[in-house]
Amino acid sequence: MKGKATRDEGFERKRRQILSAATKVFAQKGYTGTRVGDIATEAGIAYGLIYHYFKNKEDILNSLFQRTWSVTLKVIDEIDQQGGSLRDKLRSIAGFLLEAWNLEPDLVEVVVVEVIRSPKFLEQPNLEAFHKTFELLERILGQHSDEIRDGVDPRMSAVLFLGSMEILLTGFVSREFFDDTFSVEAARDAVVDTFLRGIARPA
Amino acid sequence: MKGKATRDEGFERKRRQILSAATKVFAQKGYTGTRVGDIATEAGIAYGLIYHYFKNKEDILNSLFQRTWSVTLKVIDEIDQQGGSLRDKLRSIAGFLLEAWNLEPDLVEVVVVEVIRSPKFLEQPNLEAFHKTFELLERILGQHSDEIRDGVDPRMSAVLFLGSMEILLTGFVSREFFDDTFSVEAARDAVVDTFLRGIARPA
DNA sequence: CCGCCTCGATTGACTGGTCAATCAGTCAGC
DNA sequence: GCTGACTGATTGACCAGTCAATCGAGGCGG
Repeated sequence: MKGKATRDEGFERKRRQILSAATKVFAQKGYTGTRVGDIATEAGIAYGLIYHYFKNKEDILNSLFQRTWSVTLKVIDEIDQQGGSLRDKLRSIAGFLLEAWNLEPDLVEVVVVEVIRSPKFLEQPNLEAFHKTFELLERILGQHSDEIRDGVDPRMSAVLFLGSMEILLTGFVSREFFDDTFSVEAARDAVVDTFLRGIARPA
Repeated sequence: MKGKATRDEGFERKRRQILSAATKVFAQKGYTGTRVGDIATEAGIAYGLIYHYFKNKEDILNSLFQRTWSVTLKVIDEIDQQGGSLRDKLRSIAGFLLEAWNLEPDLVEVVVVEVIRSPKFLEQPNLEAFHKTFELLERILGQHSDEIRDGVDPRMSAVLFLGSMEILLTGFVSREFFDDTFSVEAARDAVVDTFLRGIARPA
């Protein structure tokens, strides 16, 4: 019992170690540009051991994404549960996504650049994660229909909001869209304000 | 003189032929998934001849993108020159980008999925094309500052508008974001309306 | 307490398959 | 006979994934 649990813990710990090393190397060289050996070196383990913990190279990237995105979905759901106005919720969601860039730049870079903004993402099943996010957002918008103009399509709005977040994160990651004076907070306020006025029911 | 022109014309014609074949194959199998031989077969020419007309495989994709994007920039500039309200201009720009999907789905798919939404795009020099677009849009927004709320940052707005267009095109290309009832026209009106209300100066 | 056994963890050299790119040569028009 | 279009077999680099061998902790019987 105890031994089993400990063994599993060790297994999980090593997986995290590899994932962490992979995040760093992927961010540095890109997914295609990193060899499996690079990950092993960064993690301080032997080449072959990677295949003891992951099915293959792609499995590493997928695990990275799935773990990250499930947290994202959970946070968005919690923000929704917490209540408040639509503005509060959108501010929190945008704040969370953009703040992640401050806290874990490598992870955000890999998730955004190597997974979401990557041709193969448009194929199953990672796209499923995006769908879930659309639906979650759509649901939130639906709950606040009294704050939203008639005739605004919730699905379209969800897509536009997420698209805005994606392009902002892309801008931060590439460090090429905005000059240095642009803060995460300024970006968050700008998206939320622009988007919300865009769909808000006139007073 | 004449001979030279004819030779160049022939050269250019064959380049187009290869580009056209490449567009079709890239759209079908993705850039990574297509072998140079696939392009040659589709174009009905020998493998090696590809290298007579293009430096390498990547050069084909770049040429495809550069040609397409230079047209896009030109059209946006012309729309601006034509005058009208900010709404008119944004409607025309969004209409052009989305209409392209109706006219040339393969080309749009390749440009969006294989170039713009692709990790290597975030490196020079294709990103330069994006910058030019931001600046063009920023300039247009600047000219219509009387129609826009104070405190709205034109650069941020340009990025958000282009980001919205990108996610919409991605949605159409992947055929997964929206159900079939969503038309290009509906999408165009929704983006422009939402975005414009978002940044508009209150009446 | 000791030797031995088991089994998962660990190692890294090696292999197999994939293609992009080359190149030596042919062909056709001028 | 010169020039540039054209051919496609060959090559060379790259790298993911395999595998046979070793290690070491924990358990068990004597």
